[in-house]
Amino acid sequence: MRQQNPRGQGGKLHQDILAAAFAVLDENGTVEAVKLRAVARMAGVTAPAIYGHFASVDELVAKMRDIAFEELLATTDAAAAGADGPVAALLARSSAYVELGISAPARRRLLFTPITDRVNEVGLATFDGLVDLVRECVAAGRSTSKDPQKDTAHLLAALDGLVLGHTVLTGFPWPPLDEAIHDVTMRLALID
Amino acid sequence: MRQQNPRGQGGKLHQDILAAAFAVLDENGTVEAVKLRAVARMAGVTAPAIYGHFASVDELVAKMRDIAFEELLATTDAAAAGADGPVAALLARSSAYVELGISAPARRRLLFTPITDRVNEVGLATFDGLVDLVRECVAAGRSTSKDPQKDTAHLLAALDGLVLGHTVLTGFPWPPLDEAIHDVTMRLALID
DNA sequence: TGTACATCAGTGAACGCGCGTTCACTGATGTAC
DNA sequence: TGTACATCAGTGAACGCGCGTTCACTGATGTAC
Repeated sequence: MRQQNPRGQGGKLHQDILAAAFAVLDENGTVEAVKLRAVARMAGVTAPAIYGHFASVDELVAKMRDIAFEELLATTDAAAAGADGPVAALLARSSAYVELGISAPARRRLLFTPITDRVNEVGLATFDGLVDLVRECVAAGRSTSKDPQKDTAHLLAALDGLVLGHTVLTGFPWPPLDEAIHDVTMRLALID
Repeated sequence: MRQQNPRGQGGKLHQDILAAAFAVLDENGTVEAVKLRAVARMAGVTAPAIYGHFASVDELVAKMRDIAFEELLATTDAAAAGADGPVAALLARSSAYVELGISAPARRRLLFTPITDRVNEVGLATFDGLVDLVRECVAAGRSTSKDPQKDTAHLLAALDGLVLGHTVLTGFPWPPLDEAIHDVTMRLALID
């Protein structure tokens, strides 16, 4: 089948397995489709070979989830980096969040797969970044929020709802996405 | 196993199968868990017996989905029935929608399971009811919405997001749900 | 009122399939002498 | 420089299981005469 990796390079297959698992996820759209044998097939490897790198499918999926969260944080950070002022940064972050979610629905669903009861720290970091931006908007006199933590939680939920709607109720007559992101962000963060 | 139904009463098992399917859904939490054999087991019946009533699991799930939508519409209608004025009615509807979603997460996920490409008519009816309420709020001078259709779509998405968050990110420090419903509804429907 | 028969609801055995997991193994690569 | 050996990465066969689906069947219920 596969050309076996040289000695120290077991890590090569480790990466290949993760890539194959994401490919399976993206192709099938559901976390449930990420089966050990399906991943092995995708990686061009025998099923038992997985065990050399992951103790179980759950461990593999948990790892995928961490990666997806880091990807999310990196993408939204990058989007907000060049923004001019906190309002623009908040809008850019919202926009990136929603668009990434819609463009990769399976990965987003992965983020919402409870693996353990602990809340993912990177996910919390994303949230904290948003809260800080809302606080900056308040400081700049652009938002009248009296409780940025609360209002940001509402915003985050609403953005998730937009992603969910556009992902799963594709037949619904949704208004243009950019208007939705703008309106929802401005209104829930109490800007202007 | 099961006492067989009298002649004209094949419909009895038909109902039992649906009830069993919902029981399986609620117990396991995912639509994927609704397997033909699991449903048969839950109904106290042999697997092939299902075929007398449903051509396939997909047909069974489609039927469950229709029922769940009707349940949703009935519940939100009932909640809004006694309300005093359009604003109160809108809030009651929002509240009922979110609370039903959170209390029965598996059924709500079922609503968002695309079976065919057609949009469920009962789902659309629920949406139209919300739009009408927002229009009434505008007529009553309580909402400044210039595009009730659009603003209601945002509201619906945001409410779904609240449900999703409370269902799936249970470890997250969500603000009190009643405040969330109130704030989101008032702000997205541009009331007051 | 009795009896033969058709219908109907559901059973039970069997099939092929993909799954997760185990186990002994193979064959290439590096290391010690 | 050559050779024996340990290690390592991955294979291939096998297992038991639950799945969807088929098929011939059983036994109770209603109907015709």
